[in-house]
Amino acid sequence: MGDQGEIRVRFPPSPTGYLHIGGARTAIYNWLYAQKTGGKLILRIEDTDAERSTQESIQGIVDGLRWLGITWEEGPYFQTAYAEEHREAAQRLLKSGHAYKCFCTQEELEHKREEAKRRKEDFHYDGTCRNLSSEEIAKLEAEGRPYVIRFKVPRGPGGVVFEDAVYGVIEKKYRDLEDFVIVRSNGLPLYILSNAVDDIRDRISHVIRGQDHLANTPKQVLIYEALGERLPQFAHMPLTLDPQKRKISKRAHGEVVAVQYYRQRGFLPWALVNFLVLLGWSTSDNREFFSRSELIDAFSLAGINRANSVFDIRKDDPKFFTDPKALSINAHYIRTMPLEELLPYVEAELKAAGLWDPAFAGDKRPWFASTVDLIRSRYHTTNDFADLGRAYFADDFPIDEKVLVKNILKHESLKDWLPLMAERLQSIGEFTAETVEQSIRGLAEELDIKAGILINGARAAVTGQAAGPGLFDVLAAVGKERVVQRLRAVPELFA
RNA sequence: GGUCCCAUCGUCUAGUGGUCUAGGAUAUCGGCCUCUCACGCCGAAGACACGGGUUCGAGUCCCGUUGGGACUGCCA
Repeated sequence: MGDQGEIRVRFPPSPTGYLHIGGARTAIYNWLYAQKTGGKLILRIEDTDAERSTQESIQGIVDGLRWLGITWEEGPYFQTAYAEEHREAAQRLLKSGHAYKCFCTQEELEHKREEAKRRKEDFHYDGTCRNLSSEEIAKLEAEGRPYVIRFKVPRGPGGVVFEDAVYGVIEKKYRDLEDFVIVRSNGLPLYILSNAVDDIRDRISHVIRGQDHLANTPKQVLIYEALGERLPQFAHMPLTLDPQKRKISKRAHGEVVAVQYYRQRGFLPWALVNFLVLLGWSTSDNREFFSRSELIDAFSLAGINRANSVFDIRKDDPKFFTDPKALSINAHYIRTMPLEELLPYVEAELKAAGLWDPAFAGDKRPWFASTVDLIRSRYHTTNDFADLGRAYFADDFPIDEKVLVKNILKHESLKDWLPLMAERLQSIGEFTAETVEQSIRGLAEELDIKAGILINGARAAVTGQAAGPGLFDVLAAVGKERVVQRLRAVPELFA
């Protein structure tokens, strides 16, 4: 498509807030396509909305992309740097007769719009200024009347036709298109123009973007044609909706749609990418998990779906703070990824929670690794390591009230048995899951009680929780000293 | 309102006229495993929006209806 057949795609966010799920997904598709084809991804910041664009937002978007592992070959470029080029393109369109100056005021247009609405007709600019003579134009300009520049849409039968890689042939009749504004009365070009001009300058070969741009694409096709440029390949991707089928947005949904939120809540970046890519794209073998290279290998525009998909966020669901599938994919990676790769994430979590001991990266490294490995299969986010896993890394951990009652207080004798267990364990030479099990089962037999009572009581006392890995492994992981200490303190729980 | 797009289990999806009494994943429920929870394994329940065509045959093609979405701005 490009002049040299070079594949060039772009991700052009407008920096008016954080990077959200939808934007990230668009970036991912573009990135994958570039990776897949050996092409280049260009990051272009569309900051022409001076009112809303912020430096902070630009940084947030860049950080978000980096965190996700999305790399780009060029940019960030800034749209505002090319304003002159956009104006120049408009002048060319004016000279070539593809555009004209329109002196209608906003008030006049508003009035006509209202009137059309009242008559239940749809309003299209009526072309009042379309055929002004050069004398009339000169006169109005001499009067200092402000004007916008409108694109002169061909009249008569026929229409714009282009082929979208996802949606197929799209046709829009000329009569359904009005002479749209391309330059404001203050001289600033509009998105519809700037965006096309930038894509031309950046030699974009494939425009992969949200389906929300599909309806405006015919206008851009017209601009390309009027400028004498070759069309890029368009590929519109389905939108991501909320459970009420509303387009997700920063304003309406807040943090659950922010990439940053997933980072904070303990998502692995690749798990998020894996989840997001599946929203609107799939392989014919319906695979769910992809390594980076597998994904790049499997990705294709042909696999993009046409129907919008729902991001199943659940407001106020105590069990799932976001789409259950996203969580399950994250959990899958947490329990199956190479342990070495998971460790840095856990380290970051522990540091953030103030639980990190430098020795975990030194002397205690083997212990740290095996402990993480022991508990990871039941965690869904990396936050869980510092939260649910606190008892393994700290001595101050909460004991769940219900668990305390059910597994300890209910059996009054545990007030004596658990300290007794502490003494038995204290005397063990080599403190391993096997020796610990032997000791505890032996104790249960001596006391003539079910081992489960001792086991569940010990788990509650040592971890504060009713659920967890096999107790003997837990005790071995927590270590003799701390286990003995926690078991000895059990009587205090009865106070 | 107009234009465009879309329509398979709750959700993500496979499915390109016959092998679909519709497959997978997730979520839900049950079972196995077991000291608990998770993992894992086994099983259950759960969908082709509706109506017409075309065809020997339709989830798959066509039309309509319904429903949903996007666009429709001197925002991007």
